[in-house]
Amino acid sequence: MSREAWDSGTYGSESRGQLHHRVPDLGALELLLAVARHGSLGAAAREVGITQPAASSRIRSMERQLGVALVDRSPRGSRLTDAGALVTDWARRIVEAAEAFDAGAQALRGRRDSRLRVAASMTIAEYLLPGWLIALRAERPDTAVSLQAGNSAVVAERLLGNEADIGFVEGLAVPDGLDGVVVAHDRLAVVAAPSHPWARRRAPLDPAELAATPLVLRERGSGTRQVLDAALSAHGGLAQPLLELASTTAVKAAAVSGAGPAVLSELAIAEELASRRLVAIPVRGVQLRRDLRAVWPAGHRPTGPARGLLSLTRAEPTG
Amino acid sequence: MSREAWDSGTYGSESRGQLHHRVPDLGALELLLAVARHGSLGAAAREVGITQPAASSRIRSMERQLGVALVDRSPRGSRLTDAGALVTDWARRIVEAAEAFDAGAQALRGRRDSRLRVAASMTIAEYLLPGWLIALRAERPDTAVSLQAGNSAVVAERLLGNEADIGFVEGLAVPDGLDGVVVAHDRLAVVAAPSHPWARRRAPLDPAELAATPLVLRERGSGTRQVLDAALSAHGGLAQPLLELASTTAVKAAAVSGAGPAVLSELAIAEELASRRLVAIPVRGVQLRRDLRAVWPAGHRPTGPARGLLSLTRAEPTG
DNA sequence: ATGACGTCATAAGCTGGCTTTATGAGCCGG
DNA sequence: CCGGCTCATAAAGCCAGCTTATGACGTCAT
Repeated sequence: MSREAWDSGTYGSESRGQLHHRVPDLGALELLLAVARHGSLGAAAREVGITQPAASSRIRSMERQLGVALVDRSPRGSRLTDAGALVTDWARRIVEAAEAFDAGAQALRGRRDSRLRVAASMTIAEYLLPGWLIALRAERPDTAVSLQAGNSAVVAERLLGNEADIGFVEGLAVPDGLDGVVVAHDRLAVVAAPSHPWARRRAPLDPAELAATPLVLRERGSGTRQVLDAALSAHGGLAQPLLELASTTAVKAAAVSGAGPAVLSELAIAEELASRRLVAIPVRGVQLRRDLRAVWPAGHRPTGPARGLLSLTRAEPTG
Repeated sequence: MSREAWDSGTYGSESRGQLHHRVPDLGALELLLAVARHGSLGAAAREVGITQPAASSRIRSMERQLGVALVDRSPRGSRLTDAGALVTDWARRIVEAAEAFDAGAQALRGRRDSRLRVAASMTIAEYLLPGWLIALRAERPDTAVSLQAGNSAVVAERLLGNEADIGFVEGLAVPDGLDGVVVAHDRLAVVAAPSHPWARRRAPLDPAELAATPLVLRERGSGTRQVLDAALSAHGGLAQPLLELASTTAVKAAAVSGAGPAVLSELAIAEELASRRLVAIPVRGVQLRRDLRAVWPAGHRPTGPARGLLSLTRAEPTG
């Protein structure tokens, strides 16, 4: 087959939506990663449980779809091309996100009969728990996990009613009747699009200035909004919001598109900061840090799988 | 349909590999996001270009696959359940990774006839460019982009031979014959698994101690290895590596699994830090920061799409 | 009340992609 | 020069998901 047969195409036209028409499916991406690992189509095929011709055809159609040669085939095996190595790394990102999805979904599905029942706040369940569960699975592959997401009160209720083995909450204090240990910190970051004037500042932002500026925020009552309110109450209180949106992602999208500065959990914006779609604005003299704690019924230190999960989240799980 | 009909299953058994058997495909995830946005199966179906029954069936089989109810159907529309909201957020992560994949792949496919030709170093092409291209596409949807990845010399050669319109390099200086501007910083971070003793340190690491410790590293000759070598030469030079691995990802995996401390670009580990699969170890008194620069032929300030891309990466593109 | 419009669900039939099996061709080392 | 590996090609089957057509249910306005 000649490379010239591929349609080069431009990408301006019809580039919106329909992602799955232009991105290979997960099975194909896993296969590609397996090829990268093994240096052989056949071996990769064996790993993912299909036959060699199927793998050959699948890689080939992926190359046709992307318009790029991904592997150099030789009678002695297959190596990634330069472009293939790049594509493989992007593919790995997708697969990792899929692993996190899977870990979360598996936990969510668990029923009462599961062995480890976790109750966690939204932020933790959403951003941190999937990663922890991937690690836990590596360590104790036979642990069945179930997950219940809710606010601190819900978490406490579950734990005290023996409906959960361990909980994770975000907040200023440990709820009554529970013991806990800080496992991470959720710092709220002031962010703006790189084009925003604040992105050019050298000096840290003044709390009063932050308080006086209309921001893109979650609706009143959300966890991050509460923390922000509390932190800025001493500096005149929060100004009227520029936009009030219902989800973290909506806030993120508004900030990225330049609507205005926003305040978001660092956990939610690691990716955007790394790729400079958002810029963090330093703020001085205001405590935007929130403790994330593992919690359990007072006196009942976690044992078994719960302890395993706890030790993954913290080096010294001394409660 | 009764919820009880779903097989609850445990996830310890057969949890390895075969991700695509347990994670819905991209089309289904996009559909779910559309449902979340519109609050209606029919509207979501219209958005993704399928019929309403197809959407209904697809969501239903996704719920069966995950074992969790995702949407509350009512004659007045469909809202996400609590679990559905969580799943949707995890799904969004996958879709975002897929968008980055797509942006990169589209650029890679471009041929000589493309309108904006970018030459970039591996790290930048891999971690930053996809995000920038997503933003660029939002701003100038009809720009066709092509991407060539290579080291600084390759980038310079492309630019000077008028085979690229703009380049991105990482390194200490701007190559001869080029002008450039710093667009970001790539800080090398010392990282270890949370279980590693270093993760418990309060005091920053001493450069000499870092230099004396066997680390998990990329092979000699890689960009990050060079920077590390240079930075530590004043402190006795790098110790014999604990492991020398061929790819960033392999290094990451080794570090996460506790093989030992590693040194990696911050860009590569944002996710692992956020989920605490890795912990960054502060180091004092050593410069592990590397400038990432946009570059162009001396005197020929970028214009048109190249300038558009440049302004996305930096607030003040004054070269 | 009742008809119009919205929602989602069900059923039947088709289509196309991916799979498997079977085979062939190229390269290498004993 | 044969046996081992590699990947490619061809033919046939299966299954998932699509579409079209229809129905049931709830809300709202007349």
